[in-house]
Amino acid sequence: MTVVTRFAPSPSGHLHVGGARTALYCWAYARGRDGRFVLRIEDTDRKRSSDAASLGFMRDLAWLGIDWNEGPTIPELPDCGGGDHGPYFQSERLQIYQEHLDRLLASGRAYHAFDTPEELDAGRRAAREAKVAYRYDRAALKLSEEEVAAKLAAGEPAVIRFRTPDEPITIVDEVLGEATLPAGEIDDFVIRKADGYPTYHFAVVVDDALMKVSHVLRAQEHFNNTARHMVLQDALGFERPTYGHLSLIMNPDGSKMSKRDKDKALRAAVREREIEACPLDDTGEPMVDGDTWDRWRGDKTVQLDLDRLEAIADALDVALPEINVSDFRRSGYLPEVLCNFLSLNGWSAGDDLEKFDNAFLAERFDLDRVQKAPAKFDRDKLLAFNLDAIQAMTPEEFASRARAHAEAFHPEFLDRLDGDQFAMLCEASRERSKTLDEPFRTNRFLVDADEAIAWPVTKPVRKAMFKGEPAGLEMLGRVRPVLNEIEEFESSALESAITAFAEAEAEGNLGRIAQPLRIAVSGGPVSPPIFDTLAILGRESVLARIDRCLEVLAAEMPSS
RNA sequence: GGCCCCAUCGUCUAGUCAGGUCCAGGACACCAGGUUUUCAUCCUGGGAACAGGGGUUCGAAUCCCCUUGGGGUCACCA
Repeated sequence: MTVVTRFAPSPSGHLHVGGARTALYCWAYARGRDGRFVLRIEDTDRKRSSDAASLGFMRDLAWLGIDWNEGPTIPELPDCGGGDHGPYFQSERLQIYQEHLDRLLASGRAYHAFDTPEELDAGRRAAREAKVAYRYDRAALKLSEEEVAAKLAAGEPAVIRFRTPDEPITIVDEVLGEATLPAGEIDDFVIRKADGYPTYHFAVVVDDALMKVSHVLRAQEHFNNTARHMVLQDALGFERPTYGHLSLIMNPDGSKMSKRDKDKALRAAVREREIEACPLDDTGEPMVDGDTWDRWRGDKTVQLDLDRLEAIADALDVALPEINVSDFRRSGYLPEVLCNFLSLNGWSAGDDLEKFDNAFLAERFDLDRVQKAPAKFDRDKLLAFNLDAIQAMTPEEFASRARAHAEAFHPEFLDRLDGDQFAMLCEASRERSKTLDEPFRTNRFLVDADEAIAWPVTKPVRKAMFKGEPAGLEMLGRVRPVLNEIEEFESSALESAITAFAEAEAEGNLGRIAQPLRIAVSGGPVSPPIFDTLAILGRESVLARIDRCLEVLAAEMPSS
């Protein structure tokens, strides 16, 4: 039997790390067994689904190196998708669902129900107060055939519910083992909504059967749903796939990793800094209207639109936690490292093996080594893995990947630096970069205008510039002519000239020259190696910055 | 709250299914030294766990029970 797995995202929002791990496991399981991996878009919620989100999911998967044998096709990914079991958007399969629905209706295994949302809510509230689990009361079953026909004819809104057999259901799961749900635990759930779309439960069962899915690997939140899917499979005469439920990925504090964490982080920062008003955008308008802002600030269940949220965080210089695959990409993580690390959250290869690629994962992945307990996502370890991968790169590979990253996220570096300068930056940054983003994020001074550099007098600046005999600022003035007169303004020439200067003027203590220079050209005490930094900047900028620095800091210099 | 599931260092985990080779191994983090023009690396060393309580057994991290703790679920969302 051919192994067929599928990843079936709902196209709302973005692919997050939990979903990415599920997709990766599904992909690996099929790949390692010469099977097929299917991508199916579950867009039966018309309000929440969007084409943009579907596209985003596909791009994120492709970026991770997860390709699908069957599923939607987009021009930019000609090697993914296609297949004989389409369409792969559920919204295009309505006719198929209806046929199977009719079978259930005809056999009496499903029935129309006309309960209003208000009535159902009242029932749920009552159950909550009575501290029991809510179960649908089958009110609609009391209606006679004529009454049902009349209501339907009158166009009353109706859902279709599945008549769940009143008996215990045993779920067989390759990860968690067997579990039996007592009779009555699963109620008569809705299988077609009033808008005519199938619910998740119905569509997933029909599609998995028709697409010949043999193994369903999905998040543990679906565990109880499996019982629903099993009774549906029985009623429809479908074979059951093998199930495996994956534990969730949690935050370090044990809370569930969620998009809301971004709102949470920003809200916390806003509170801590006692920011009252919403920041303004370029046009001087608040980034969100005052009403929304106030509601968001006061109510932790309110979420801001992601684009706005990120714009505000950017304006306030608040780092938002990475949740989605695209967040990790923007932060400069390598896709192969993300996959590697993600696969380690919930699975292990054994033999103390933890650095491997997707091909190895496909070869070795199996359900018997999948962890049952939830894992907390440790960004520190991910970062360490990313560092290791970057350190293992050739300079050429790093440069080309850094360039691609800059094209996507820091185009100003490509505008301001020529090819040689950019190459120098990469070379100077590689061994101190943990991410592809670091060369740019930490070196903005390279692309700032000379006049834009400022020198806040922090402790390290005070130490390097004002302390010592002679003070760093004086050293800076003395080394300036060396830079002005040097013939070739490039790294090795600068190194010999400045080292010689240090020998002559600072007892060979290079730091006493390098730090003042670093501060003068960058505005702070941190930069790539000083000779590279100077070379990238070029003589003109370096001298201009030194001159302004001498002027500005001389005014701040303590008199004694 | 009902139902279901789970439980090894701070974190991810190896070892659990076939009880002894485990006074529990690796990685990240942490701590202490060292290298270094800043930062980041890098090197050396160190501390750190079988949730608790009962069984079964010659012997239990491994099997059973209880307690505690954690997770999932209880939608016309998926």
